[in-house]
Amino acid sequence: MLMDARRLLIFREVARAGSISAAARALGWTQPAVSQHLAALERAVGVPLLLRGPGGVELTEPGARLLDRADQVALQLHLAEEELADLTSLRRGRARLAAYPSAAATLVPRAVAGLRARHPDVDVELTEVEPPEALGLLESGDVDLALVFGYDGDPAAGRGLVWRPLAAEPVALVLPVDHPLAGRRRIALAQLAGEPWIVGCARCRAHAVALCAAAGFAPSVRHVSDDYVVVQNLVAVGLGVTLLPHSALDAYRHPGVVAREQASFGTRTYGIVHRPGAERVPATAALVRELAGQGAPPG
Amino acid sequence: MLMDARRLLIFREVARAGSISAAARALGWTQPAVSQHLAALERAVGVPLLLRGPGGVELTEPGARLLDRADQVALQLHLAEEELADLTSLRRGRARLAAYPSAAATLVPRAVAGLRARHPDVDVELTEVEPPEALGLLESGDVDLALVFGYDGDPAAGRGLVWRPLAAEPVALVLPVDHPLAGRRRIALAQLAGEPWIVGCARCRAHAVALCAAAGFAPSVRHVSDDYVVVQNLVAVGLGVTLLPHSALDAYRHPGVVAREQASFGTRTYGIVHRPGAERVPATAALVRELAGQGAPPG
DNA sequence: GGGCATCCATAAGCATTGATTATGGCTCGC
DNA sequence: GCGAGCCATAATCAATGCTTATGGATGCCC
Repeated sequence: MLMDARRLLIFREVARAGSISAAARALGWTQPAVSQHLAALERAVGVPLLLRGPGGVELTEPGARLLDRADQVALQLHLAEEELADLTSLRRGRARLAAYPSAAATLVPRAVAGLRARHPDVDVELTEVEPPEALGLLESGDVDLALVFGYDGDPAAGRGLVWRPLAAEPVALVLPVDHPLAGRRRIALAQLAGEPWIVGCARCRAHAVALCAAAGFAPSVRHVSDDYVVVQNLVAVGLGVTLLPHSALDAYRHPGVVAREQASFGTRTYGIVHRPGAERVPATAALVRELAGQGAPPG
Repeated sequence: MLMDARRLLIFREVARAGSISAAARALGWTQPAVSQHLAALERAVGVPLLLRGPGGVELTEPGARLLDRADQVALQLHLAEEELADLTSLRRGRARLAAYPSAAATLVPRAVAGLRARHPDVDVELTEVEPPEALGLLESGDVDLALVFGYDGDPAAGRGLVWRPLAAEPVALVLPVDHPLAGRRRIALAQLAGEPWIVGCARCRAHAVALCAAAGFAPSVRHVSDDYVVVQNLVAVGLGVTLLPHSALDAYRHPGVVAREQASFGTRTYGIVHRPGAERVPATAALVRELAGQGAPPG
């Protein structure tokens, strides 16, 4: 086992002070306390480290060597404290974020810009992935935060992760501008039972299918794409209809489509997932605050 | 005050083992012991250092930074132990010796050669000075050992130093070869009352004067020199008589002088003086053993 | 899907560590 | 020679720190 570092630092203090009594005063202790620590240290190393004389102590050769190491240890401890203080006060740091595409296009850039403005040396590393992969990255420790969405419930349930919902966004029905129903005030999904449907990721598809089932039909899924630009282009040229969340239409809006938001189309909830405890890491916490739209620390 | 280095090393062990339980096993402790230390460390630094999950722990960014420092601290402690082991086992080291001239010419070279043969990387630094200055160097911390002599009693008495006599050497009366008394079997000092006398250092002079006084006369001191070569040359050409210790005649013997050792001329004791505790410093102890003529460690 | 193994945290008990006060030896300076 | 510095040692007591005991949570396996 390694030498007792505490006693090593006490020894260093004695060497610096020039006497055991002076070191004790500097440490706010009594003289015997320091004396006993030194005796224990010398017993442990098996060699006299300092020669006691009236008027103080003087280092032996082994003592002088050990003092060099003690200085190094003290330096490292000091550096450790400084580094931690830097990280705590956000003078530096890093937060790794996985986000889904439409968020990466809208919410994330704003949050990152806000964080950079407040803390220029806190770096954000963004990975754009769909929610399931984001959770995988989180579990493997490759990212600190995952910005994900779910149509209902907790998208990270049962995975040992923490889910913090941020907001619910409406889901819109997307039709070509020249669609017969494009001008109607209210649209019933059942009216689109005969249309070809375009769906995105597995969860979006499940949501669409569930909505249609509730409306009494099974949609005919003709095209599949995660890309909200691709999907809107397909809709615009009349290849089908689709459902898209508000943020996807916020990030990009094809002029050839119309979007109708109705409560009956449901909502999509997005939020942050992280490993328990990660929210207390300063850089991570700061990014969470930015994403939640409250850049300044609460309180 | 600095961070608790002990807990830092426990944290390091946890990071290395991958889990608190594994670290506890490695340390021969129970899991709660390590858990509590980590909790205390995190409380002290104010930042989570690792995220607990089933299957073990994972470092946060602050934890990763702190681990680097912990490694440095452990390295320094390890190096400290190695260096001390080197010094203890005489794989390296240094002993600073102050010795008076005739010893420096005879006893010391043999001792240094012996030490070097046994421990090639233990360095001896020799300073040739007369005993009083040697004690001064000892007190000021400039040497570890002083090889000194005295005509009676402890030459370092009352100075807070340790006196270890090594041997008593006879004192010889030194006459020119052509002196009328040169052939006599026994010589009484009183017979030399009319001769010019040559004396050396203050203590040697005091010894000579005391001897002459005991013989009933006050010597006429004509020449003063510490240098036993100079003194013998003066005697050889008939400029006076003198008293010299055996070692001075052993180091150099002028053909033009005769030396008579008699109990009545007294003895000169030489030995080692050191600060209390210094005899336990390995390099110093080894040199003491060599000087005492017992190169191998006792026992 | 329920039981089991493993992870971690917390609480309470107790032994050791580590501080204290008290005392004594030693050297130096007045 | 006496007082004021050093330092070491012994004895006492409190706090630290390790223990056992327990509970919550996750993941694996049949």
